[in-house]
Amino acid sequence: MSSPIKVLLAEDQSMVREALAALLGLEDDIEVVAQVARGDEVQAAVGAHGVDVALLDIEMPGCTGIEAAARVRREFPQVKLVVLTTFGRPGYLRSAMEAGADAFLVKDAPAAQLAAAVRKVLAGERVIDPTLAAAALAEGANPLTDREREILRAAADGSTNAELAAALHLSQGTVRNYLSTAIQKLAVRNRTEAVRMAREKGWL
Amino acid sequence: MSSPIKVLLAEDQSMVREALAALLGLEDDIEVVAQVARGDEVQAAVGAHGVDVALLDIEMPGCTGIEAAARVRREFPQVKLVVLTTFGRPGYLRSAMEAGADAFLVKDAPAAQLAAAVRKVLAGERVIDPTLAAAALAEGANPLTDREREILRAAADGSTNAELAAALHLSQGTVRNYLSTAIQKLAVRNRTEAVRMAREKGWL
DNA sequence: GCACCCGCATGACATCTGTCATACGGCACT
DNA sequence: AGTGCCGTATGACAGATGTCATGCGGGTGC
Repeated sequence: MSSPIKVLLAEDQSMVREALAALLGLEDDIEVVAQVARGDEVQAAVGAHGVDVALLDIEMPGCTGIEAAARVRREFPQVKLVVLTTFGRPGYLRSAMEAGADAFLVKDAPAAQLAAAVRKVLAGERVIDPTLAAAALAEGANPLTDREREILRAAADGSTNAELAAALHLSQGTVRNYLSTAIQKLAVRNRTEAVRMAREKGWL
Repeated sequence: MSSPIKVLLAEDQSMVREALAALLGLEDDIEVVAQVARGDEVQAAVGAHGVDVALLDIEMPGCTGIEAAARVRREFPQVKLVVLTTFGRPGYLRSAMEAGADAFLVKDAPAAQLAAAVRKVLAGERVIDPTLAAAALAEGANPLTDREREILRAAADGSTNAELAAALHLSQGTVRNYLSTAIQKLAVRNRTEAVRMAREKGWL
C-alpha cells in the first residue's frame, strides 16, 4: 500500500461527523484529513488539504452538499465526490449526479459501504444504489419551472398568498396561478400536499 | 477498571448507528453489546444482553425512542437511559424526562459528550444541555389537548377537512373547530403554520 | 416568421378554511 | 351542587385558496 487515501468529511452534526470519522479511522488505507460542518467551507478545505475524496452530506448550513460538490468539481476536477444523505430521494440523486458526484449513498445503508465507496470512486468506479437509480429514472425529471419551485419553497412554511406576493414581488393572482399549476403537475389537491410531494421527490 | 460498561445502541440509520458504535468502541471502558434499528426491539434486546446503558435515538420505526425509554424504565428500572436526537426540541426533552431518561443529548453536540454521558449516567448523574433545559422550562407545557394534537398530526400531510372528518369519525365542523383552537393556542394564522410550530416545539 | 413555452397579470367563480356564537353531555374538582 | 374544561356538534359569515379563461411580452427552436 502506498500513502493512505485522504478524505474530507462534511456533515453538520458533530456527533455523526466524528462518529463517521472514527469509523473511517478503523481502515488502514484511509485517513480523514479534514472535517467541516458547513457546505460553504468545503471548497477551501479541499484546497488546503490535498484531499483525494470528499464525503458530503446534503443537508448542511451554508450551502447544500450538492452545491458544494458542484463547486469542488469545477475547481478541483480530480477530486472524487461521495454524496451521503439521510433521504434517498430520487431527485437528490439526479441533482447529485448532475453536480458531478461519483457516488451516492444513503445513511441507512450498511456502514461497510462507506469505506468501500471511498475505495471504489478512487479506482474510477461510480457507486449508486440500483434501486434508487431505477426510481430516479422511472419518475423522470423535475416537471416544475424555476418560478414554481421558488414559490413552493416559499409557501412551505405556511405563508399566505399575500405574503408570498409581497416577498417575491408578484401579484397575488400570479402566486395563485403558479401554485395552481404546481398542484396540477404534482397531481395533488392543495399547496400543503404539493410541498410534501415536491420534498419527497427531491424537487424542492 | 472492572468489567466494561455494556451499552445498547438504538438508531435506525445503519451507517450512523455503526459509526457511533465505532466511536464508542474506541473507549476502553465501554462495550457496545447490542444494536437495534427499531424502537420496538429495544426492550427485548435490553433484557437479552444485560445492558447497563441504553442509547436511544428518538426518530425510529416501530416506536419512538421516548416510548422505548418508558418501556425499559418500567421493566428494567436499573438500566440507565440516554436519549439522543437530531432535533433539540424542548418538548422532546420534556417528554424524554417524563419517560424516565437520565440524559438528553443532541446530535450536534461534540462526540466526546457521548462517552462522557454514558459514564455520568452510570455514576448516577443526569446529563442535560442547560440551554435546552432553560428553553423547555421557559416555554411551558404543551397547551394542546389530545384531540387537537391528533388532528394536527393528521392534518400535517395536507388532508382536507372532509378527509380528516372521515378518518377520525368527526363532523367537518368539529375538525374545523379543533384546528381553529389549535391555531389560536399556537398563536399562528393557519393549519400549516400550526403544524410547523407544534413540530418545532416537539408537541406533535 | 411562426409556434410554443415561460413569466407575469387580471377578473370571475366555486370551494375550502378559519372564526364565532351556541349548545349538550360527561368528567373532575371544590 | 356548582364551576369549568373537554369532546362533540351546528349554523352563519368572512376571508383565503384553487380553477379557469384570457391577455401580453420575451425568448427558443424550426
